[in-house]
Amino acid sequence: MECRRLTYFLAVAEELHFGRAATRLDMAQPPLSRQIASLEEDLGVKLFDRSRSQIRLTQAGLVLQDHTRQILERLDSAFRDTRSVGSGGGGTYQNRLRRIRVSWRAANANTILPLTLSGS
Amino acid sequence: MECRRLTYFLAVAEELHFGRAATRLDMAQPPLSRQIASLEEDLGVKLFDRSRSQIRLTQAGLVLQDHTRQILERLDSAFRDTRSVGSGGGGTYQNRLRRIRVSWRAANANTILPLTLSGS
DNA sequence: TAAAAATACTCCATAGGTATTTTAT
DNA sequence: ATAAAATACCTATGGAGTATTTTTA
Repeated sequence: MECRRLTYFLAVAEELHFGRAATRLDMAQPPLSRQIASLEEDLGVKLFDRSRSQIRLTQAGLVLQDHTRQILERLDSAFRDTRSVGSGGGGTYQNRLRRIRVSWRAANANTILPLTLSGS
Repeated sequence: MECRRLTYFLAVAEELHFGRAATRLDMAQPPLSRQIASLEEDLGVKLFDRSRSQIRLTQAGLVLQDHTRQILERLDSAFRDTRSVGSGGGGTYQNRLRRIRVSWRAANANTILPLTLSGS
């Protein structure tokens, strides 16, 4: 799996419009459509309902959107943390780890549970 | 960022040997070395200490390894969950969401905090 | 009929393989 | 001297662009 595809998927899921999503991603619409189709094929699942004029996320699409947001956030903090340790941002090793834990908590504050929509 | 690189990185971090990691990944050693070098370049940080006969993770490498494990696990459950919803695994929508939450909790049971090594 | 997504095709970037060199013990 | 990683070089897979067709409202 390539993370680029997740970025593409998230853009389409938010715009609900391939053309606008492509513009936002600074790419053309056809390759974006193909990547989403390829992702759907890999998963064996439709992520968007294209039968109407307005595109909609399927249930599977909603689940993936939820996971994807958190994965991409996590990826982002992974890089920030790795860079900040690597460039020896000052202080002791213990303090650097402490700062990293703090930033990790901040990045994941809203990551307690996905799919809070159900009331079971 | 490409997730493939994270898989590569994790294999090397676990084997601490480019040759064995490449075998495990079913690829040749040179492209693996290049991908790791390219990852280090992107991050602006050395992930491995190659100055000794036995390769070692740098501090930055340890941080990235920690994040990477969890990101890849998360990616895995994202796909499982998306597939299981998509293929309409039986039961009501609410019950399917409930099962997904349960599997999510299981996959993330050890994901409370990274870097628990420090005692601050 | 108009707006948007899908397809056809072409091209290029980059990932991967093989052969070889460098390095370190 | 040997084992392992790095480099050089080549090939090929697949990602992206343009032009066009299909679809649906």
